[in-house]
Amino acid sequence: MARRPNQSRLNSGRPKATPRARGTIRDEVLAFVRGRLAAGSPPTVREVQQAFGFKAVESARQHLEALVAEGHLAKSPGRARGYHLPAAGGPAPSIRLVPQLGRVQAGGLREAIEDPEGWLAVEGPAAGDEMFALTVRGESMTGAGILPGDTVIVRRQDTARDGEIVVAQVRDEATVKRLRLREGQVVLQPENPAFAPLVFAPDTEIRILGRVVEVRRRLA
Amino acid sequence: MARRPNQSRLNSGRPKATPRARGTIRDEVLAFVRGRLAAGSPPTVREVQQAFGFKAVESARQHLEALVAEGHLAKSPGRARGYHLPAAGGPAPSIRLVPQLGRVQAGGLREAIEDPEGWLAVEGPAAGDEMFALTVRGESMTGAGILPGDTVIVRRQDTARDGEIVVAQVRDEATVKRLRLREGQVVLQPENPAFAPLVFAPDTEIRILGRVVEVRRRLA
DNA sequence: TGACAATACAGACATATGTCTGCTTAACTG
DNA sequence: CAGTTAAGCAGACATATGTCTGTATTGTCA
Repeated sequence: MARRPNQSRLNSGRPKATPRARGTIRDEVLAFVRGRLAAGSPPTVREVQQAFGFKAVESARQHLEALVAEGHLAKSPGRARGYHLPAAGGPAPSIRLVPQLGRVQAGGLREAIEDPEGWLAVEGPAAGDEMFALTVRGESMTGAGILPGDTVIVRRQDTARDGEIVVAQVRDEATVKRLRLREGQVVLQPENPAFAPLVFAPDTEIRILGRVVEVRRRLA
Repeated sequence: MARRPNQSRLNSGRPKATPRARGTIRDEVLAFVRGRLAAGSPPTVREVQQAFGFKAVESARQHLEALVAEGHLAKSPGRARGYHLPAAGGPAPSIRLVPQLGRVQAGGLREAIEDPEGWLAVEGPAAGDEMFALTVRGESMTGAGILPGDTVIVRRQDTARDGEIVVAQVRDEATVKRLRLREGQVVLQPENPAFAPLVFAPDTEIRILGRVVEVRRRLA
């Protein structure tokens, strides 16, 4: 893939003057490693060696170590495939794959999670958090910047605080609304003047499924 | 992280009846591996062992091999950290880490990408696509559901079509607007009646940096 | 109850992979 | 020209990591 066809440039003791010239082999090594990291499989030193036609493992390692020294890469010494992106700690903080659900039928959240339509990579959730993702239908939350077709990422929880945007189950359907707790009433407040709030008495046929922690929209 | 505190359940010859019971250790192993893969660092067998408190490497390996047999995972035999997601039709499509940029100064896109503030896991981009992410400032795009503080994920490109939402560089700052191409004019159209469109002659001091392909918002 | 399957464990082994030391060539410097 | 630095090479070594063999425990099922 990133193999260098022009092997002549790699002959022993090849010239190289200015320490910081642009567009050099080192930049290509960095690009190669980034690509492998993006693909989810960090390369080994020997894989870099082969990709660039080096005759010695050490040649590849020197470039990798130099990239670490320059701050373009980071590594976990001693670990196999230990080179990764520099950001704090690891490549990215706790990334998790959360299930993307289809339609949530009455009482069927558990079943829906068992049989997801796909998976989304999400950052941030704590270790024990139960997460899922839903596609928004309807325009009731456009005032909060949540449009039809948007994906909401939800942390599973049975309760929520006043003002938080939640996924609630009303009758047979899951709906996204802002939660309002007022004097013994539970209100699901749309963010669109064209829609009316839904008012419930506590412990009625309404159930909180979780709290929206992120909104995503693909612009195809 | 995913360590199981309840070690008693892991004693030798622990019970386990139905082959396909739900919510078992095996599912947790799968979730653990998925998370590690999403984070860009495939786990070793021994890391799985430690995360679950197994006393033997083989116990972890059996679960991993079983997951491969069930089609939930794939592996490259012999390779270090060789477990990965099944190729096509698998749970997660091509996930990619894209750099999250800070402020983009004049002409400094390349430099900004060199020195990112962090990395975001993004799904979908094609192999060759050059991607980056930016934080939106200002309320000029609220009508399109893009609020201040939102993160836009951008595919690097020099041109765009009429109607697409783009990141353009005007003077010293990068800005997110909808692109309008009208009879020899380039218009950057806000989606907020309180803001006025920016009109340029072609090939002036405006430069397209890329096209917005996704919008994300964290609700802390 | 006895065969069988599923799970766990212990320990060894083979390979993959990071790391080190020493040598060589070429370009730049003074 | 001698000294220095950058880059590459060769080979060995140490560790990380996948894999195999054999054993033990427990529940299921005929």
